[in-house]
Amino acid sequence: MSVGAESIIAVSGSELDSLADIFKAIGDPGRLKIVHSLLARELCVHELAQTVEMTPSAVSHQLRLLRGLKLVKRRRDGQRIFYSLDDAHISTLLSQALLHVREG
Amino acid sequence: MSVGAESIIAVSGSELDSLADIFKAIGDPGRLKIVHSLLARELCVHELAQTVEMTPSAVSHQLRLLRGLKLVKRRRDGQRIFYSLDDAHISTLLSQALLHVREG
DNA sequence: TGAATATATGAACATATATTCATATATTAA
DNA sequence: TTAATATATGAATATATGTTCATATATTCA
Repeated sequence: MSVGAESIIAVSGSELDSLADIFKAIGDPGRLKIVHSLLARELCVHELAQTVEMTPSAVSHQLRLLRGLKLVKRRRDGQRIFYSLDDAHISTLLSQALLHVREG
Repeated sequence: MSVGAESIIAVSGSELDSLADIFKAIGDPGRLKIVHSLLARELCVHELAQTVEMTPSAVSHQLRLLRGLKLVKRRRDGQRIFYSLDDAHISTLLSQALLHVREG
């Protein structure tokens, strides 16, 4: 699904604030690593902690924030809780930003 | 120009850090308002300050940061300095995030 | 039940950061 | 040159925030 550039012009103040919340969320290196790790497949907290080299506690704190913004969702499987992306647009977001980094 | 979702999987650590810098930049409400204001047309510092309801000094500080990330560029016209977006991908970034906000 | 594992959470702390204020620089006009 | 306008910048401050640590909750297995 694509959006014309003109539609971004008409954005309410509260929508802008919501957008800022999302960008701020993936603007933290740790949280961005978490989100990036979940692009490939769902991961439990323990796996995420190892992958992004953070303590399980720190990961859990950040997952809570990401979940509050509905960027990730979770499902329990026994003792473990698996997290996955809850947003079809995130990979596009990352891809577009990557273009800026690589072309700039 | 579009990018397949798979290409975002292979991203180096330093690229992820650069991505985080970009998202953090537009993750601040004030800076996001600035960027959003520049979607329509170029604006001088004075106009931007009025538009986003910040002091010229605060706007100048944030423009400096945005310019460092090559998200905006500037040109002098007499006493005034006009700022404009220096990134073709930003409107796409904002549009995709807006989809999340509106669909979620 | 009790132990072990996995995850969550509140408080505290250390760091990062956005704004303000004072001041500096640059351009234009008188 | 002098005054006025526009923008930039450094220092200081107040606030926000990511991590750590201790602890709590939940599930599984012996």
